[in-house]
Amino acid sequence: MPTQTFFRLPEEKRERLTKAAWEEFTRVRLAEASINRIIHGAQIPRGSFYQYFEDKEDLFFYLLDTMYEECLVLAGEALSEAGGDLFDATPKVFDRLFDARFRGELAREMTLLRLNDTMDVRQILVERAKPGPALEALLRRADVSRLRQTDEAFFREVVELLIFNLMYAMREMLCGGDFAMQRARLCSRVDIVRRGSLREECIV
Amino acid sequence: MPTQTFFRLPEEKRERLTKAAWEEFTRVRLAEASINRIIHGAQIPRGSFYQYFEDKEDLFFYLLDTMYEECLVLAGEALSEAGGDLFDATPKVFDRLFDARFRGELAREMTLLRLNDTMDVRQILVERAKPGPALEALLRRADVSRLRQTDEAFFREVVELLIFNLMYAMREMLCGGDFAMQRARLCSRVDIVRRGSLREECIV
DNA sequence: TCACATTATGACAGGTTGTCACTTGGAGGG
DNA sequence: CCCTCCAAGTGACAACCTGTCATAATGTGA
Repeated sequence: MPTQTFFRLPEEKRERLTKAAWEEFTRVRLAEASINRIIHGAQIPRGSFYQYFEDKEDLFFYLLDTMYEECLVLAGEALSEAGGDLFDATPKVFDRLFDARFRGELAREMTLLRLNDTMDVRQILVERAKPGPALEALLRRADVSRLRQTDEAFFREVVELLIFNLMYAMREMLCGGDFAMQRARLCSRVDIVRRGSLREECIV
Repeated sequence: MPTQTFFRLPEEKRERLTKAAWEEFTRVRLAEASINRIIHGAQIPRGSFYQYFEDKEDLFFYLLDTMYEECLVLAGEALSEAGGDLFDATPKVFDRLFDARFRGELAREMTLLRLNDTMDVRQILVERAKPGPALEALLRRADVSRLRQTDEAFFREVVELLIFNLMYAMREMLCGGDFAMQRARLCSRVDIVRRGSLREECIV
C-alpha cells in the first residue's frame, strides 16, 4: 500500500499522480505500463515516486482499491432496491455496472479491468475485501430468513456462488459480450443457485 | 503460440528450452521472469528465442497449455469414476489435484499457478479451452438425464457453475488453504448447484 | 554445384527499474 | 535569529532488460 508520506502530500500533487496513473493504466495493461511515463506525466521526480509507492503494482492496486469502494456502494444500492433479496440484487449489480442507464461513471474503471482481463477480477474485488468491514455491513442487510440452512457457513457459500456468477458475467462483458445475453445467462445461473439455496416452500 | 520452427526443433533442444522455462516460471512469477535467464539456462542464443516465441508470455501460455491437457485427462478420469455424474465428479477432480494420494505429478504446475495467483486460473483452464474439442468430448460423456431442463444452454450454465466452484477451491488451496476444509466447502457449494439443477424427484 | 529458403546468431539501441548520496524545507528549542 | 533535527525531495547512475536486424550458417531440391 502507499506510504504515509503519500497521504500527507498536498492534494494537488496527489491528484496529479493518480491522474497520470489512471491514464497509463487505462492505456496499456499492467505489464506494459511504465513508471517512467507516469512520473513524466505527473511531473514528479523519480525518487519521489519511490517515496510514495513500493513499485508499479503498489500504485496499480491502490487504484483498484478506490474502485472497489465505488463498487461496494453500487452493490449496496442494488441490495436496497431488491429489498435485501440477494438473488434479485445480483443482476441489479450487473445492471449498474453495464446497463446504458447507469454506465459512464465507471468507464475508466472498466477500461482498466478490460485491459487487465488476465488479472483475477474476483481476487481484486473480493479476495482483497475479505477483511473489509464495509462488505460485512453490506451482507448483514441481506435477507437470510428463507435459506434452506440457517448457519453462517451456508450463507457464506451462497454469497460466494452469487459473486462468482457476477464476476464471470463481468468478465464476459469486458471481453466484448452482449449485455442482454450475458444478463440472461447470469439470471439463469442465479436461478439455479436460488433453487438450491432456498427452502422448498419459498421457491416460486 | 510458438512458431512452427519451434516444433520442428530437435527434441533435445526443445526440451532444454522448456525445462529452463519451467525453472524460471516456477521460481518467480510472470512479471519478474526474465527471458535472459531462460535463454542463458537453456544455452540458447537470444535471436533464436524470438524465432520460436513472440515474447515471454507466449512461452508462458505454451506451458499452461500443456498443463491444461494434463488437467483434462485428470477430469476425464474423475468423470468416469463418477459414472458420468457431473456433481460427483467435481470434488473428485479436486481430489486428483490436491489429495496426497494423487499429488506429486502436478507439483510443478501447482507451483506455477501459486506464483501467478493473480492470473485468472479460470481463464487459463477454461476460457482458453473454449474451442477445444477435447473438453466437448469430455462433456458429452456427462449424464444429463436428471437435469431440470433438457436444453443445451441450461447444461452449459450448470457446467460453468461447477467449474467456477472448482476453480475457486483451487485458488484457496494454492493460497495455502486446508485440504479437508476446502473440500467440504466445495461439496457444500456443489450440493447447492445440484439441488438447483436436478428435477425434484432426482434429489436424494 | 548452384540457387533458394530456412534457421541461427549476437551485437546493439533504446528502454526500464530501484537506489543512494545529497539537497531542501519546515518546525521547534535555546 | 540561528541552529538542529527530521521528513521529504531529487536526479544521476548502475544494472538490467527486451526486441531487432544484418549477417552467417545450414539444409534442400534441381
